Amino acid sequence: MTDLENFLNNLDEKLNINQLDAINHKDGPALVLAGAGSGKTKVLTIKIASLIKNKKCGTNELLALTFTNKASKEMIFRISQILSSKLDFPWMGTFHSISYKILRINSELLKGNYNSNFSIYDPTDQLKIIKNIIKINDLDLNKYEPAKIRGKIDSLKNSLLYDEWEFEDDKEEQIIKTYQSKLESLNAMDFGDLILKFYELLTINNNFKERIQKLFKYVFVDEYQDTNIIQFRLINIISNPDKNLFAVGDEDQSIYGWRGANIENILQFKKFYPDTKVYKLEQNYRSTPQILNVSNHLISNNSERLEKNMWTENVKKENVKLWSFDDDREEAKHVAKEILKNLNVFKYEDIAVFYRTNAQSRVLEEELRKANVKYKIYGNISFYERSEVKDCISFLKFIINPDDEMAFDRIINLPPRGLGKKTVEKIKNISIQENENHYKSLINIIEGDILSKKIIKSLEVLRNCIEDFKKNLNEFSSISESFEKFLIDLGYFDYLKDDDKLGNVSEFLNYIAEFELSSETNDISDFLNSLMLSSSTDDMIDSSSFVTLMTVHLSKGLEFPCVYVVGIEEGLFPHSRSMYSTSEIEEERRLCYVAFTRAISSLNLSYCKMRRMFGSITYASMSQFLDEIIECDDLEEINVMFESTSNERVFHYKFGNGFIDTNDNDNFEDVVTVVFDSGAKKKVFVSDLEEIE
DNA sequence: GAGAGATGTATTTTT
DNA sequence: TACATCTCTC
Repeated sequence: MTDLENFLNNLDEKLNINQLDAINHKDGPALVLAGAGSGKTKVLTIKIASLIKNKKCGTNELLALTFTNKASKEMIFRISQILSSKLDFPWMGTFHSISYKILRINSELLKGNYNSNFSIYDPTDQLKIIKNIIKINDLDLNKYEPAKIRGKIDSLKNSLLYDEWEFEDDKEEQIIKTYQSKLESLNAMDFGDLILKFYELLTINNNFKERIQKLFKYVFVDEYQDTNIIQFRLINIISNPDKNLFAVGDEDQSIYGWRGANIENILQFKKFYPDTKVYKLEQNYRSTPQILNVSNHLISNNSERLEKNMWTENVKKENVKLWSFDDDREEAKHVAKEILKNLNVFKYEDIAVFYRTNAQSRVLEEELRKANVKYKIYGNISFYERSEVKDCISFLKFIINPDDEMAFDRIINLPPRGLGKKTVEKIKNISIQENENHYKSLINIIEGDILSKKIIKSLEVLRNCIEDFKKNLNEFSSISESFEKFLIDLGYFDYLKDDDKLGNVSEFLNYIAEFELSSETNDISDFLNSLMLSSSTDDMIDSSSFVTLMTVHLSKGLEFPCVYVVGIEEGLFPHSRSMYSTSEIEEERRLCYVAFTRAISSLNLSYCKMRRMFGSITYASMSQFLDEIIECDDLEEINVMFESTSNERVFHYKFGNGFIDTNDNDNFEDVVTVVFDSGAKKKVFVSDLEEIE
């Protein structure tokens, strides 16, 4: 018996023949096509565990790239469980966090002004810098829209090396190149840079490349269908020359095309790696046959696919339900009511509500709160995007990276201490003249007695607080305590006043304290960047008791016994912005497929005829995706029965006689709900109604 | 220079 | 609607 067979025989977990095949894969490139709920994490973790167990490689010689931090944490946990020992996998993580780690260690190899304390700029920071450049160069903000330029920068970074970039015109080139050199001078990188700079290093520094190639004996990539071109090229270099690349993915779940993900990476895998062994996991262990059947039906309308047929041995339960409503308010009310009704079958944490756009969460939130349903919304504004938390982050960023002008701008007059726009410009100019970082110039100004007494006095406050912070940090080495004292001394708490904001700051301090407990480095830079690179689902706790609300995008990789997918309307899902090309429609369909396949035993779909969007009313019809599945035997259409709640008789020129429904207390202006004698319940304009005696 | 209030404008998905 | 930016007043 081989080591591997021996290892597998002693496992508690049962594996099917295809899963076994994939795990038995010897060296060389492998592509595992793992459909939704087919046990891909099981295959990945057992595969990795067997390599470690049989001493094929060490835990630090294995690169495993996941889509979220949560996924990598879970993998590490499960591998440790299989091998019954707590293991550390330093190179298991998201593309961004692994690239960050590599760049930080090798920062001296980077071109330009970079050092290991570089800052990471988020999309908001990007936009600010771009706007500023356009203004300074006196260009038309309408012709060169900052958001579009940012999109262009991101897509360039997702696909090409810096010197391969091409531009629309000279002005665009000027803006983008200025942006790039600005980031370099500020010792800062955006998300795209993190991966592109790692890749660039591999292409220009042979020594570095060989070191990396030697370090990683095996390369694993999860969610391969959502890798972009640069990630593909990066993986390709790293997994050479042995090509021990083990990629796991599902082309039907590729939903990040708009972010540069290139579905061809998985569709053409065999072309790129001719020796590839392909393994297919087609048995679904998650969902009922009804849910799977409806999902299969839907996705079969796509053409950008590999051949794959999902099936299940699970027992039949309830049919997939399709509800229709007059408007989003009713839909939300219904979801709240159903959740309460189902609490004898499902617990709060078993239930999830998915929607296409973040804006849809508002009505749901209101109705769930009214109905006393406990819920948690993921995504939307993430914690670190709140202004007071951004303030705190900027203080820390500026302290460790005094080149960071974004952070400097934010905190130089915070809390307000009499420094205006003009003064700040002066300080920056001095910094440029002296060719020093902003903090050094600030000290030079104080010591050299340049600028007015008033200004120097207020600069001194900031400097003293920063110096005290550094001193405290050295003495007590507690970031959270030193930082709290810093904020008190600076008068930041007094300035905030607002209880919610103060609460958020103290939560931020707790975050730091937690980080200090769990990390051995105790490094502020590491803390800040782990915060920037974390996703909203990373700290999801399975056992906490509330209903989960999130966009379909965020739901990838998760599963829930009971799922509601709301707002499946033409123009919303598929979204109106993606209705111009078949390939974009196909991505929307995959998105819908992802939503459906999260469900374990109960799947509830719904759409509305009318929806409130940005204050005005829009009308919509059932999504084409619903058209595609409506004939399915496992789908059940349900009509909500209405009862009128008033005696006010009215006549409508088109719909005839009916009663006004006063149950619906949140009618729009000029619009009222009427239950007509035909049984239909409709929202109509008051001006179209006549009172009947 | 600070803060309140008015005005205007853009609204997909996110590491 | 909601958020950023501009304008006005103190």
